[in-house]
Amino acid sequence: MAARISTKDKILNAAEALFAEHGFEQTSLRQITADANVNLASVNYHFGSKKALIQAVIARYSSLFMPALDAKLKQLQSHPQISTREVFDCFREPLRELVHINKRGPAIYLSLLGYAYAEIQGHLRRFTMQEYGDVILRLVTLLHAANPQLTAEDVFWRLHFVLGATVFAQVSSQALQEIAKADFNSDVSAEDIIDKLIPFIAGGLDAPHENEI
Amino acid sequence: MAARISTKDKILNAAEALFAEHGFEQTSLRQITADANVNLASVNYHFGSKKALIQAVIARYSSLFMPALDAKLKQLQSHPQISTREVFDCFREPLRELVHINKRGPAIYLSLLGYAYAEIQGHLRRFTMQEYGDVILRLVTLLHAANPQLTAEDVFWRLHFVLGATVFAQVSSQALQEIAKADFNSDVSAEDIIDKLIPFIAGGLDAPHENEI
DNA sequence: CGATAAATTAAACACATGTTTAAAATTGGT
DNA sequence: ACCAATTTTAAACATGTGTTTAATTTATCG
Repeated sequence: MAARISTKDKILNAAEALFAEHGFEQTSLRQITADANVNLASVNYHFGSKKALIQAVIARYSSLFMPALDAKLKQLQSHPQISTREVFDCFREPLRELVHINKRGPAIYLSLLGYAYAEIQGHLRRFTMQEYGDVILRLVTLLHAANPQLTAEDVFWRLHFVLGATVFAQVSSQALQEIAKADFNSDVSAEDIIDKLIPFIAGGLDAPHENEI
Repeated sequence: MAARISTKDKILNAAEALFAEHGFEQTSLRQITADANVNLASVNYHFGSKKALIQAVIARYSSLFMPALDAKLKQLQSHPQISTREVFDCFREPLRELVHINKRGPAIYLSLLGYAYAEIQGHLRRFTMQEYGDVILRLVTLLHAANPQLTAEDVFWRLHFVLGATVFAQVSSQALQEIAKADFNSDVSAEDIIDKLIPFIAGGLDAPHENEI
C-alpha cells in the first residue's frame, strides 16, 4: 500500500473518476471523499469549494493536453496542403499522453469536457475559451484551410458536431462497449473508439456544403 | 387567458421545457410546479413520481415520432438502391411534425433524448429499446444496406456518433446560436441546424473504413 | 339538492447536499 | 524537545430535494 499520495491528490484522483462517470453535479463530495479515504471537510480546506475542485480536475488535464495539441497544430501549419484528416490526427498523440495522469486519462478527459460543455452554467466553457481560445482558433483556421469550399460558419458548426460526437461517444462509451460486446462479441477499448471515430468525423467535415433543404 | 388546460397538461408542458433545457435530474419538481402554476403535490398525485413524469414527457413525443419515422423507413425499404442521405432524410418530416406538440417540439425532443441517453441509469434507454427496438433495427439495417462496405459493427458505432453529434448540437444549440450570431452575425434556427447537420452525419457515415491506426 | 368521488392544497417528513466550525492531531523548523 | 503552523477530524449548519399526509375544495352524478 502506497500511502505517499497527498490528501489533495487523493481527492483529485477520486474526483476525476467519479466526475468522468457521472458528471459534476451528480457527484457528491461525500462520494468523492469516501472513495479517496479522506475527510469530507478536506475538500473545502484544500480547494475552497466544489466548483474550484472541478476546475482543478479539468486544469490538470488541460494544462497537459492543450499545449501538446497546440504544438502539433503549429507543426501542421507549415504544410502547404492540409487535409481534415491530418488536423484530427493531431489530437491522437496529445490525447494518448494523458495516460501519464491516469491509465484511463484520454477517456476521462473527453468525458470531463463533455460534462463541462453540457452543463448550462457556461462558466467552464468560457474559462476554456479564455484560457485556450487561441488553440481553438488555430484549429478552426486549419479546418477551414483543409476545406476551402466551406464557409467559416460551416466549419464552426461542423466542428461542434465533431465535438458532440466525440464527447457523447466517450461519455456513453461504457454502455456502448457492453452493447457491442453483447451484439457483436467484440472487445473495443477506449482507444479503439477513437480509431472508429476519426474517419467518421473527418468524413463529416469533408462533406460538401448544401444550400437547400 | 386560457385556463382550459388541465393540471396534468400544465405539468407536462412546464416539465418538458425545463427538462429540455437543464436535464432531468437538475430540474426540481418545485421549479416545474412553479412554472406550471400548480401545487407541488399534484405531480405525485397525477404521475406518481418524478421518474414517471419523465417517462410521460418522453412518451408524449416518442408515441408521435417513432411511428412516423417507422413509416418513412418502411417506405424507403422498397427502394432498390439506398443512400445514407436518404435514410437521414427520413427523420426530417417526423421531427417537424413535433411542432404539433410544442412550437419548439423538434429541438425539445432531441434534447430530451440526449439527456435520457446520457443519464447513466439506462432505464430510459432500455425502455426506448424495448418499446421501439424494431425501429432502431430497421434503421441499422438500412444504413448497412446503404454502406455495404462497412461491417455491421462499424454501422453500429457510427450511428451512435451520429446520435452524439445530433443531441449535442441540440442540447447546446442555444449557446451555439448565440456564438454564431456574435461571430458571424447570422441567425440560425433550430431547423437550420438540422440542415447543417445532415450533410455532416451523412458524410461521416459514408466515410471509408480504416484498418490501421 | 346531497352524497360520493376526484382534485387541490398547505404542511410536514425524511433525507441528501455543500459548507462551516472548533477542537484535535500532525507536521516542520529551530 | 518544543512551539507554531499546518492539516485532519467529527459534528453541526443551512438549504434543497422528492414524497407523504390529512384537510379542504371542487367536480360528478343519481
